[in-house]
Amino acid sequence: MPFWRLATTLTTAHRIDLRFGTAYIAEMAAHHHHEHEGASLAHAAQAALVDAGEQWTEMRADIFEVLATFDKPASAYDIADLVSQKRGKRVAPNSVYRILDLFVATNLARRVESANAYLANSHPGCLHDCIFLICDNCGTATHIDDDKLTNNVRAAAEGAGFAQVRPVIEVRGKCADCD
Amino acid sequence: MPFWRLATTLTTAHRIDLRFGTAYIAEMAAHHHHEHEGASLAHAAQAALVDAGEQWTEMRADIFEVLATFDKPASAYDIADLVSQKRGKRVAPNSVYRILDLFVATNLARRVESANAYLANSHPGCLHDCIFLICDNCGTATHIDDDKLTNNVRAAAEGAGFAQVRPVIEVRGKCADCD
DNA sequence: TCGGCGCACGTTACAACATATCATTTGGAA
DNA sequence: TTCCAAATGATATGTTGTAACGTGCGCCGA
Repeated sequence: MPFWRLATTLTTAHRIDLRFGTAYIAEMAAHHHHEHEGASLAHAAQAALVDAGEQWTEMRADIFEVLATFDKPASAYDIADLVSQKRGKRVAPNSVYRILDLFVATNLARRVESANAYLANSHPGCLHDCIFLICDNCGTATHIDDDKLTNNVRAAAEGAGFAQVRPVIEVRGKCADCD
Repeated sequence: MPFWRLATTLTTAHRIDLRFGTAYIAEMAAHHHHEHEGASLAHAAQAALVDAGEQWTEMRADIFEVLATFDKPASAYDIADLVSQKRGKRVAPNSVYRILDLFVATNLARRVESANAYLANSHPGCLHDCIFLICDNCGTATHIDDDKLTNNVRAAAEGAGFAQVRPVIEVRGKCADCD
């Protein structure tokens, strides 16, 4: 896989405009979050996906549900295994990747680049550049939304002539529990 | 490979303390850089590696030289291929990984997480949290040093109870040339 | 009603990235 | 010289990610 993989390439129906401008992001800085969990989260995810003009299928529901049970970034293969169990029938990683790509494009999930793995977005429908904190010891991931900070990163990149900017901000370290 | 891979595991001789505290990093904010290139860069790299108590071998020199020719993040396999050519003898990826890990630990190179690839550090010996900008179209990487920004990221992570923090700050987008 | 189309998903194969384990070489210190 | 540690080699295997093509199903217009 080439280094430019992140350029999202989906079929026509999946081609969703991810180019949130700084101004747009800034607008969202003040809103408050519903940090969903469990059934509430699944419901919010369904709503967001349907809003985006996509279908909420059994397979997608199962994959989202499994993904949402993790508090660590989950690899596509982890998910494939669990979904296979859940369904009593092998689900190939390939299928999982397809759906994860869709989830990332529609903001239902995030890819954690430093872990080659995925996390459910606990507030789908809200657009943020998240900052992820991943513990090197226990793997647990938490996230921070700090729009001031992330907008500074965007601004720095735009100042260097970059456009259609998507920040990847992750912090590796030891969490409070493992410290 | 598990998600906590980033926890550097090297043999005794390679075990180098990477836990730069915020205060230490802050101290460096004012210094000015020599942005090395070519032979000058290789020389600076050699000096930095020897400073760290490591040997500057033929193999390491070759790998560094090849890595430094790239203006895009280079995968270990890319490097293995070119070094193999250069030496007229196959060099296995695993040897390259070993040396890249050493380079990363000693600050001669950086891993670009969102590309699963590596870049030579153009100012070895200077400790920074770099911000990388990687073009989704042409793959070219540039870097920004903005200690104010990166220290804010560190501070945010430390505020969340994280210790031994290592920020991963990368920005994907379209560079000025490809825009 | 039937044919064609689009979308979701399945199946298989393979490419790319990374590590584990043990063997061999080399150079310096006892 | 003998021994040891560090560096590298060789081989195998594990993990992550794509490509290419096939199947099933619902919808819609002729």
